[in-house]
Parts: sequence; C-alpha cells; structure tokens
Amino acid sequence: MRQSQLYTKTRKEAPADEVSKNAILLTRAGFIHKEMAGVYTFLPLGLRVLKKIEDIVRRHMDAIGNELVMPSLSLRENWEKTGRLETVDVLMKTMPANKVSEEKSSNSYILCPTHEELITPIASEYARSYKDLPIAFYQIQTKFRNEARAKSGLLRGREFRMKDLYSFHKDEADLQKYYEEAKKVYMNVFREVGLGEDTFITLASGGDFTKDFSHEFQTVVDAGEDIIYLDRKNNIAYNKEVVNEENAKRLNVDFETLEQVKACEVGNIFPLGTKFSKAFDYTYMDEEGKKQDVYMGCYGIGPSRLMGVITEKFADVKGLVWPASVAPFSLHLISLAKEKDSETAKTAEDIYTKLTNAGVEVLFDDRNESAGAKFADSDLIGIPMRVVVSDKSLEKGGVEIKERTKEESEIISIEELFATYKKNCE
RNA sequence: CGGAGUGUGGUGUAACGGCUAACAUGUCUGGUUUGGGACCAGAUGACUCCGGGUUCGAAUCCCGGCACUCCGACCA
Repeated sequence: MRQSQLYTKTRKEAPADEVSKNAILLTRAGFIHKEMAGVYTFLPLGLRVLKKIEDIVRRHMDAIGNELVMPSLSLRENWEKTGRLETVDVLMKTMPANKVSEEKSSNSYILCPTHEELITPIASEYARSYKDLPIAFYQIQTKFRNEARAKSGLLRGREFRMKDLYSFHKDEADLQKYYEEAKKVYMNVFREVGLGEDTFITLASGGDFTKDFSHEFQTVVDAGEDIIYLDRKNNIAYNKEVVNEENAKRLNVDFETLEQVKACEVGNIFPLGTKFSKAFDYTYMDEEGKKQDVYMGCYGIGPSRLMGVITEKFADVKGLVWPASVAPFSLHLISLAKEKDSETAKTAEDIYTKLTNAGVEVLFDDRNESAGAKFADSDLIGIPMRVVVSDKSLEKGGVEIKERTKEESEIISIEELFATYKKNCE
C-alpha cells in the first residue's frame, strides 16, 4: 500500500485524554481513534493488526471448534433464565430512541457481554444425542460490557473484540480432556503472536460456576491490572485472588517464595459444568436411551486487548514495535528520491511493484516529505523491517535495510532484497 | 459505584474578572529544500462542553448537568 493513499496520518502530540502507552502510541500512529471511554475505532492500520491477530486465533481455534457468528443483541428472557439479568452488572441494554423510558419499552434487548445464553439453546437444538457430543462452537465478535471504569486504552474497554468458544460434553471426564487440549491450543496462540515467553497459565477463581479453579492466561506486563504469583520453575502462576492459606495447603505451594508480578489477562478458560445446560433444560440421550446432563466449558481470548498488550510489551520510546506475525505490513519501503522522475524514484517504484506482486505486504512511503519526517513516522508505525531507497543507497550499491528493533542498518543489493523476501518471488 | 482532577480552533497549550481569546502544530497557496519530525511568505480555522446564575463586564467566580482522566471498589 502507498502511504500517500493511507487516509490516516501520524501525530506528534499525544492526545491529552490518554495516559496509557498503548492508547497514546496507537492514536499517534493512526491505528485507532477514540469514540468515548473504552470505545475505539480501528483505523485501516489498526484493523490490519487486529485482523492478523484474529486470523491467528481463528486458525488455532479451527482445530478444536466450529466457527459461527451469533448476534450481539439478545432477548432479556435468556438472561432471566440463567439468573444473570440481575447478577451481572455489566449488562448493557438497548432502548429504542423513540421510547422515553425502559419501562415503557417492551422491546429492550441485552447487548451481549458473553454468549452462554445464546449458544446453549443453539447447541441443544442440534446436539441431543450422545452421538453428537462432544461439540464446540466459537466466534470472533464484538462484545459489550458496561465497565464501571474503562481504562488503559485497548486493555479494558466497554466495547471490544472477543473470541469466545463453548464446548459441550457428555460427561465431566470428556470436558476435562477437551479443557486440557484447549490449554495447549491457547498457549500456541500466545506463542504465535509473540507473547509466548511472558504468558503463563494462571490458577484463578472459578467464580460462581465451580469450586474448582479456572485458568487464566496472564501476560507479564507493567500495564497489567492483575497481580500474579509466578512460579517460573514449574511454569505456572497463581492469581492474587486465590492466594490464601487454604489454597496453599490444597495446592501444596508456598506462595511466599514466589515472584509477584503485574500481568494482564489475555485469555481465560472455565469449566462451566452443568450450570447453563440446566438453566436451558439441555440434556442428551445416552446409549441406553436415558437423559443425561450436558457438561460445558467456555474459553475466551480478547484480540483487541491482545493488540493492546502487544503494544505495551514491545513499544519503545520511538514508537510501536510489532512482532512479524501481527505487523500491519512486513516491510516499510521508503523512497528518498529528490525528483519524481529520477532513477531513484523509479527504482523505488519498481521494488514496490515487484515485492507487492510477489505477495510481500509492503507499505511504500511515496510521500513528498523530508527524510526526517519519514524516518520518524516509520519508527512510530513500527513495521519490523525498513528499506530505504535513496541516491546515497544506490551509490553504495543497493538499498539500506534496517530492523525496527536495531540501531544499525546495512546496504544490500536489490537482488539480495528480492531473495530475502522471495517466498513467491521469481 | 465512591473520591479527586480536567474541559479553550482538527491536535497540543496560553490568557489578572477588563481591548478584536494568544502561541505552536495541522490544513491550504506560492517559493525553497530533501539521510532523523527543514525554511520563508501568505491564508484558513473557536458561540472557550451544555444549561442557569453573580457582575457594568465571565474562558476566568458560583450552581446543575454531561464528558474525559486518575485513585479505589468492581470485573463470567
């Protein structure tokens, strides 16, 4: 893509109403635009990153579930059935604009913060026999939560992207087996987006659903809101909320010896048991024609939050730094040609065309800006590799190539550049 | 949901209760320039968040609302 055609611009000044690193940098670089507290537009550059993350998540989830998309609007009665209409205080309700109050409005709906209330009836319609189980559905979709205090840019929003997966099983053992498999798949996701080394499976409270623990995936990062007790040796962590004497005995862990770190929850999995299947009267017929309870699990990852965490984790003083797997482009090509029709300009155009045709995702800075402005923008946007074409570089025999995370650059020949990004290059 | 703070051109800031609300940046014109956010000239752009009040006079003081930020509570 040509940068002259990119309809967003970078900004020198940080927005006055943002404090968090991810919100400041993503706004300055033109990846997101704030609509209100905790609600952001993903601009073209930001959407590219979000899509990359979601595609990675999708690819891994396809191995353990079937993708669908449920609506964001849901009937209140579904929430009444599970008792969550009253207990979940982040529920957002819609109200037709021509109605003066919710009481006068018969048609007010819930904007879903999660989808157990929708997926359970769906599953119960299609999986009524032991032959149909286990079954798992997932979706990647926008969620709504009326956070009392939205904050920290993409880390805690009122509207955000979520991948939610739900599994249905004929007994607890089968759920357990699947649950363990999901853990592995989750770690693969975090490894692929570049957070593998800093993300730990963390025991957390199971909430209302179960006396057992749920499992969070916590990424160690300063901007994180959670405190976890990290056991690096055993590659496991404990959320502060479960750190107490009782659990110390139960788990045979001495919490005192563990490292306390700030972390951000990038994923969470819950064994739901029969709570939702019972609420919706969902049973299946076993081999002997007897009705049996269905066991459920749910599994979440927030791609938009993940984008925020990746930003926080890797950005430096100059700007964003994207891991290759989620970068909006893989290469930032910068032309420093003085004249439009110069050899240098033509060479840059040629490189852009060839690499793009070969399937390389190139952002081509073809603007008429000063070298300094282009470099500053390039650092801010954070594409992993920068390639400069200039009179100087051509004199030295090619193009200057520099990794975003490195200070030093080197000159390589144009042939060498093509060879490096070969893949489908001829 | 409790506590604190803030609200001024697109963006970032300034302005004692007192002149036509200032500066930077951005944007547009023209010129010049091109290896780390260049320079010159001109132009553009604000009912100072909304509603009330005090005052001869309010961006400035008071009351109410809304929004945003921070701390805490909360967070399937």
